[in-house]
Amino acid sequence: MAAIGRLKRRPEFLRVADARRKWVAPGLILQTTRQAGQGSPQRPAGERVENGGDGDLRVGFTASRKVGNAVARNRARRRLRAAVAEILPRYAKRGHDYVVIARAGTLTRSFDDLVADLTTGLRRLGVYRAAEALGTSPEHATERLVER
RNA sequence: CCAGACGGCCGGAUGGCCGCCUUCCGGUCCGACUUGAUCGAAAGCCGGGCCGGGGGGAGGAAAGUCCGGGCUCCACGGAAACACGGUGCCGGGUAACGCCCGGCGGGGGCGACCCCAGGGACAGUGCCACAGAAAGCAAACCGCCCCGCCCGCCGAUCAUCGAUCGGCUACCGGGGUAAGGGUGAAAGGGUGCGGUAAGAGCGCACCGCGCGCCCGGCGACGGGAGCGGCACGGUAAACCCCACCGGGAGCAAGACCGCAUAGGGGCGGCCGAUCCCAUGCUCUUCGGGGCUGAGGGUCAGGCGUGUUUCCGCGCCGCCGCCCGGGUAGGUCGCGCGAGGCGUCCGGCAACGGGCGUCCCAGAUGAAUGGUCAUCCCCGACUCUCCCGAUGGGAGGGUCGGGACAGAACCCGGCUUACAAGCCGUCUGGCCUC
RNA sequence: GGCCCGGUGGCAGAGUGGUCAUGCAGGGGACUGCAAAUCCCCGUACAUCGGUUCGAUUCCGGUCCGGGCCU
Repeated sequence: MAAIGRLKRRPEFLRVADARRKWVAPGLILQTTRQAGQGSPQRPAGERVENGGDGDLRVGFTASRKVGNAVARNRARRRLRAAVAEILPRYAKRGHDYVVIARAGTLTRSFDDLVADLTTGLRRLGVYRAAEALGTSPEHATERLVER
């Protein structure tokens, strides 16, 4: 997953939330916005700019105390991270930032439904991108992406 | 077999696919520096990316942050006194503890066993609401009893009213009492017998209490014989007294690097004494004098070091309020330690010692996992079979569930949460032999 | 992660070993032609579990919530 960057700082999360592009599913909430322009001054100093033509995609995760105690929050974040690792590199538009928020249903929903929530979220927000790789198996597609 | 007590262990297993963090090795690429030098090439070293391979990767509570330490910085010169906080039967263990072990005393249980902040109330002060006669010096009050006086009544004698004597008795006075007095958490030893005018440790027996003596024990304490006849209520998780312990803060400690802003601004208050003295004003008999006093020195002053005092130290125009600016960037601290396991020895035990062996998490929007399948356990429903049959057992199927909970500098404890299961020791009861 | 505070009616907010003030809100009544204002009356609470004490909101421990601070 070399292509996926990570949102870590609070201002980055607030910027995505201010864009107000949100999709609520039983298992998660998806927010997204276009990244600030390449090499723009808003980008924090020291943030390395990755090469890659039309930009990278970056993801952040949020699990608030409403989800549960520390064990429940960790588990919710891990499930979301696994679903994101399966979907976003192939189907999410680049040059965008994404924030995935855990809900109470994140823990009880089956993993297939969780993945389906994510893809419909991408479709609803208009950031779905058909996989250009022609590989038949997901592994092959991922490998090609990595090679690029 | 049933019921129970205590101590300990474990905290789902296996496999497939896809991942994360860290460390080591090899390869490859990139960058900085140094040597080298004709630009170069090359070598060394450092850092980073990718690929391949090997090793390691949450807990018994990682939790609450309630105690004790290590470690780091500040005060570290100290002292004394005063505070303040904590602990509190005895003896051990320990680096230390409010922890642990073994005892003692008290309480509970048929028992195994469990529970107890368990120093001091004759150093002092305070409090004990309501109720009650009285709540802390022990007396007053009601009541009981005796004596005196004597209103009155009754009886007897002398006998005309009346007098004398005896008995009972209201009021009053004097005295003896602490047995009794609807209370109350608590009432000045308790029960029984004797005793007395009524009573009372007034006397006796037992129990309790106190005092010193002897014996056992390191000690808390226990036992014995004796004496005193009882004087000494509770509360110290009320103040307090005694003994012992404690300097303050905490890894957001602290060190280095980088970035940014600034050596900030506004308002209010205080800006003292003295010495040196630039400058300016002024007087002048030209030697100098007076006033001013930027700046500097000393003292004072303020703040900090728990308070005060003494000296000492640091920061300084000071103090209060408000505004403004920057910041959760990186590296280190950061894991060989009061360490784990095994075994032997000492000890009732906690624990200590010797020997051998092992290296065993280091994340930082925070790794240690995600998913699928099979197995295991539990529950509900259902099918078949068996039996000593409104119940039980065996096998199969479907569905659901499998706890409490996530390291954040590290240890030793305590407390709290926790499904299911396993092991050992012991107690009581029932049945059979 | 560490340190430090606080839980009292629907809300705010005193109290402190002896049966918990006060204000606003709510309900009822009086006054009024009807209201407002005013007056009277009423209901409702010490976060929770233990311990000390005769007696606990208070004192002492343990939990559960809520809040603040760190350079």
